Amino acid sequence: MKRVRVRFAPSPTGGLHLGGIRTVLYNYLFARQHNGDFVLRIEDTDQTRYVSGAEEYIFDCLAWCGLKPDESPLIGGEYGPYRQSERKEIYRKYAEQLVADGFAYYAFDTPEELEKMRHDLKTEQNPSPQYDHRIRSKMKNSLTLDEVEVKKLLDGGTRYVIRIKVPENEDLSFDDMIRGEVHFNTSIVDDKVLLKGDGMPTYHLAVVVDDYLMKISHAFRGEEWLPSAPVHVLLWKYLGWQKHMPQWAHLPLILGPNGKLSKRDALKYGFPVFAMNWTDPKTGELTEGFREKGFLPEAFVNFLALLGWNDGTEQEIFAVEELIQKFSIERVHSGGAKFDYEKAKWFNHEWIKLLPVASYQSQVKEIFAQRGIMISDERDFLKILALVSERCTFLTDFYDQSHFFFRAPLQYDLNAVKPKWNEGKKRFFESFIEEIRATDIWESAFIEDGFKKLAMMQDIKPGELQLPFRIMLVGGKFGPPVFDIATVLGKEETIERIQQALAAFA
RNA sequence: GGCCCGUUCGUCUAAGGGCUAGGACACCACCCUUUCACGGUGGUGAUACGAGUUCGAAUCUCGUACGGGCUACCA
Repeated sequence: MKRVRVRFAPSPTGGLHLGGIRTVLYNYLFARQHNGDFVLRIEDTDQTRYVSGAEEYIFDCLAWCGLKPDESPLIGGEYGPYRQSERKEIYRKYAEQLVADGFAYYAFDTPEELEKMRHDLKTEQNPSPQYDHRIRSKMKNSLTLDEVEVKKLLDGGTRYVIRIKVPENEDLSFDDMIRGEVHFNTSIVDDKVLLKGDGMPTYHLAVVVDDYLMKISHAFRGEEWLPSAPVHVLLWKYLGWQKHMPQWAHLPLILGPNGKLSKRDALKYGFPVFAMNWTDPKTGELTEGFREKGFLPEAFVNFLALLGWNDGTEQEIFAVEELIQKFSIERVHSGGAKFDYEKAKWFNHEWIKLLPVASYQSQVKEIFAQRGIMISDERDFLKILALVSERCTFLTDFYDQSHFFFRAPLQYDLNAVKPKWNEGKKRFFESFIEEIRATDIWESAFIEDGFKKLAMMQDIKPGELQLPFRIMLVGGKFGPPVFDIATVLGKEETIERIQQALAAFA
């Protein structure tokens, strides 16, 4: 039985961005494929906890994408609690164990002292000096201080952190499922803080302890974690759990137009980077999400999965079930992928055409409601949606493409009619009204046939009458085939609109 | 600066030593359609550079360049 762990942290400003969701998605696909469990842990550190609603927001996003964890992280379960803040004592225990075993040490340096060290040692060649094996002997910690003094400081309640004691020159390597063997030398790794002054663990300690205790077998995370992987390997070793170390895969980054995709890019270039709308509770700033923009979750998941992965064929449209079947972590690219909004739109368009309109009608109904159109007749509504679906890229486009079915045009694109408008055409439409009044049949092909015959009889090319007819019915040069529109509108409404337009064209 | 990761059309990518380097998005043209789309046909467009290995390199090796990431008591 494999257990796949997914880890994510709401950033202090919240939001769940593309890279994060793709990581969750790959975890999910892998877990499902291997009949494993899909677990979330929550990193509600001091940095992130203040954001009220962030947890719920994340679950909502994942639910929208169809990525539900097997064990509710909020309730707990066999391996719970899942919230980092509720596991504080567990981490402390292991941190102390590391100190006792000589793999970590207490450090009493104040932030000011650290800053001074970094400032004093800063040179052009080394702009960011690290707390490492060269420096630790010059700092205030349990390696430099004698036992009595250390005890005094600890008993006296002096704020301290626990740092890992990274060996001076050791070659480390691990096998990455995407990149193969990755090598490091410990001489460039600094003595990372494991337990902070407030008693909370850093990511490094938490992730190792949790993965072990939660029996995680596979861990996928973003490439930005690659440089700290040696610290984690070391911890697995020092805690004596090396045999249980999960298999890692470091996913390539999703890039924006310049560098790692950011919320800034969303603002600057006008595309979403979050799954759903996110309002920063501190600033009140709203960042639009893919859902609200009018994306279907099917399309969202599809293009996200394909950003850095493909199955080796030319297939691009995949349903989740198909992704589960065909996904393979080994085929994930090692290079970062630039997010292409145009392509994302294409996926959405494809999915809108592909899915039966009934599967998203309620969302579209809501969009109409937001704009003041209440849908009463569901049957007609479905028909209308089907009529326009192929020209919609976003769910919101359904409004633009079909609002005229529910509201007669208030104004007309006169520029498109006027120049070629004349008495003959006016007479045509007058007689057309008479003709359709007299008939009982109301069906697209029949209307078209009658329309064209009448035009021929009056010696006008039918083509020249179609555009005016369209503008009469919808107000402009848009919408599905004009006789289909008339069919859906119904006889009475069609006559009324022609009459109204005739008056406006005069 | 150091370390790590990467580099095939503008973008996402296929091709794992052997065809004219294939597909998709975007763009352009034509066809269909007197709206807009959909659909169809075609087109522009790439192996970063330099060495090496080899009968043969996008593919393997090395160097250079470029891009990205990390370098916090953030994740």
